[in-house]
Amino acid sequence: MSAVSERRERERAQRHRLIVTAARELAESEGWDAVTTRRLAERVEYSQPVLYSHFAGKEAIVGAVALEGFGELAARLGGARREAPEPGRAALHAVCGAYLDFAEAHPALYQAMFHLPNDLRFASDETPAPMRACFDEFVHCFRPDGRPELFAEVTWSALHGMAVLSDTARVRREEQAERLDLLVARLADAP
Amino acid sequence: MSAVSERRERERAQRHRLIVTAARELAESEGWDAVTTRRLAERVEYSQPVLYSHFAGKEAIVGAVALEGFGELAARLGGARREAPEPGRAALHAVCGAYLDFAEAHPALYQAMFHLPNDLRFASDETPAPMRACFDEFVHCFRPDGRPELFAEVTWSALHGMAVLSDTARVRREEQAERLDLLVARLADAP
DNA sequence: TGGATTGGCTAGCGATGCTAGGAACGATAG
DNA sequence: CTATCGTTCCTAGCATCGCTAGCCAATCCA
Repeated sequence: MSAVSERRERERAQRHRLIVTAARELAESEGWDAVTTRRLAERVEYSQPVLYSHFAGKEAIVGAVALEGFGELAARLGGARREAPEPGRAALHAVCGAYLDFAEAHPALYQAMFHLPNDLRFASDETPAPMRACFDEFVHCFRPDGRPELFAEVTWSALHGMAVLSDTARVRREEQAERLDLLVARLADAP
Repeated sequence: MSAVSERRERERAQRHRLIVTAARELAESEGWDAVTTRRLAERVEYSQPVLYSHFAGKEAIVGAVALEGFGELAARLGGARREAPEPGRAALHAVCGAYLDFAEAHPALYQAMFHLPNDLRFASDETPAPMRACFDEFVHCFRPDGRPELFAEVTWSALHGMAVLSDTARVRREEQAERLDLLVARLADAP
């Protein structure tokens, strides 16, 4: 491969990143409704069709943002668990708290990950690594005897429900900490 | 008011119902993406603008379907709880099972209630009665000492998370019963 | 029977996601 | 240095979306 085409590929990768970050910023500042292909193209200072030379469609762009979100979430959860590395109540509380904080701090990102139609596939062999990493953080909060995966699924479900019901004002946000404490108290391995 | 205008008002109310049920049927058979104002108008054999003489917009139509869903869900949860009228584990298991069954049996309806943009407002004074009724069914599964509302919120959150993660294939559906058992075992008042 | 009112329709607006087709650019061979 | 060839990217447009303006006809009251 020539140096020229290497440079071009590098530039292409840069533009790929530019599109993803522009979509994310636009969604975070004005909501996903504002992320139209036209506005996104204007933002990256290219015409509309170049988006389609990088992504199969809008769903793929949302998927790329969502994948970025899963990476950051995995990092946050991992950081929280390193504060309490042993399975048990403290670990679970730290990880669950980090999860809810993330969802509340990055609502647009969270929507891309769970609400919006995107092209990510779950619970299959080709599940992207960052998503598995998120799940594994929950798994490691429970002792390997017992059934850590089952507990992790229930934990994740409950947190997701709390996050989305809180985001859409179906439950009061002020009491989120109490709900978190209750959930952890009931699900965590002792101690 | 004359008999003539009474008849017209009756016919209007009929057409109102017709629109809501047509929207629901279309969503259940082909998904909400297929529910466009044009297809809906064609289905009820009127032109597009008549929809807007009944509803403020598409969100209001979705909201009407969602409200219908909350009514049916409240009935299902109430029926389940009447099988085990005392607060406790049996009541909670029955109600939670009915909730998950409902979400799995009526995915389009469930989407209208929780996923899609609609014009229903929650956690406020004007929360529609069927929605309060759903919540109250969870509350009554817990003893009035303790904190039944808090437990109800966590329960509902967990169920919602399980329903949506299962619907979008983020967790395996086959293990839903195990998750349900675990959730109930951990949250229910003894016995 | 004539004039006002109401109700529904046709037609169209702006915006959406996405695509075809050609223009202009840059790399390479003579 | 020039001519050719690919590639890249833009202009323009399609079908469809939610929604609305404005007219036409049927209906109601005098």
